[in-house]
Amino acid sequence: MAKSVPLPPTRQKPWPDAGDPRVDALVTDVIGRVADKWTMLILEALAEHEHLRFTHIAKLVPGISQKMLTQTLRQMERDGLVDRTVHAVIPPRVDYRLTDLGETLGAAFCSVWLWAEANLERIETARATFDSRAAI
Amino acid sequence: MAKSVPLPPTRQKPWPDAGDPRVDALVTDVIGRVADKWTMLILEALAEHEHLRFTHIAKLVPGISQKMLTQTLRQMERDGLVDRTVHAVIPPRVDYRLTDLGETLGAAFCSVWLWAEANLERIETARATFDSRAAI
DNA sequence: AAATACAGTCTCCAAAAGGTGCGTATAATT
DNA sequence: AATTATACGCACCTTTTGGAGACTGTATTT
Repeated sequence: MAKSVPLPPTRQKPWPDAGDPRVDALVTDVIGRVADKWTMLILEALAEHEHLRFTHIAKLVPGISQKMLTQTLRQMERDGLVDRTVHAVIPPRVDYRLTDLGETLGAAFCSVWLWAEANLERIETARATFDSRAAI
Repeated sequence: MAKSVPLPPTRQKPWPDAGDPRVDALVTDVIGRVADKWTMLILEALAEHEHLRFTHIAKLVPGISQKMLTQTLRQMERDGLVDRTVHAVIPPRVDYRLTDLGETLGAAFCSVWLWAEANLERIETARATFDSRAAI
């Protein structure tokens, strides 16, 4: 199929400089850990609710298993995204909240979230077109 | 460590409305596919270079295997993020470029990329602190 | 005549992700 | 006295992901 819109031949890159390869590698690594389904969903839950306990997050993130919740929270804590506060009571009570760093990441991901929300239909349409074409 | 900046007690959620659960599910699904390491890296390569051939992308995305490159490009094509143009020549020549949709996603992810770049050190520090504390 | 380049596909195998269920400690509840 | 609630850790198992390498087809190059 011919391309419908002839894009201008020269285009400016909207990306930050891909200068230092070491920095690139580190950024890639960080992205790899942070651009994760569960991380994003937990991030959203915490961004919405300020502070939450373990089981409450589990309810807000449908489909997550205890294991994944614990694992992801630990990782986020290690990366300095969430703050974990253990109250020495029985039954145990642990509060989670975003750190400043976590909040800024939430803000950054917000644009992606909005993008997904705004372009849902376009994606669905594109998929349908692609699939029907592939089926021929 | 105590938090340095005391955040205001009431906080507005910076997130889009989590209204419709069906929309939420779809958004989550889209996010899950799009927030992928290889997708992000290929997206970056294409955002920087306008149009690229298969082997060229492979060189720009270090560590990617042929299989993953093919697979991810197909997926991105299916989702309407990239445009694949086959030139009927021998040896074969295939050009990839971002669609408008792909470009907007690139722009959205740009903030995450910048965040990662800007906060690399804070993350490393947080990890070091966490690990040293865990080792005790 | 053999090698090379391109853009893959296909098969086999290893590694990682992720789910399920069980165990733990203890105070309050029934 | 047994049950419940909480926040996990641990072991086992399945599913998914992803890498390595061989194979394809043809025109150009050596």
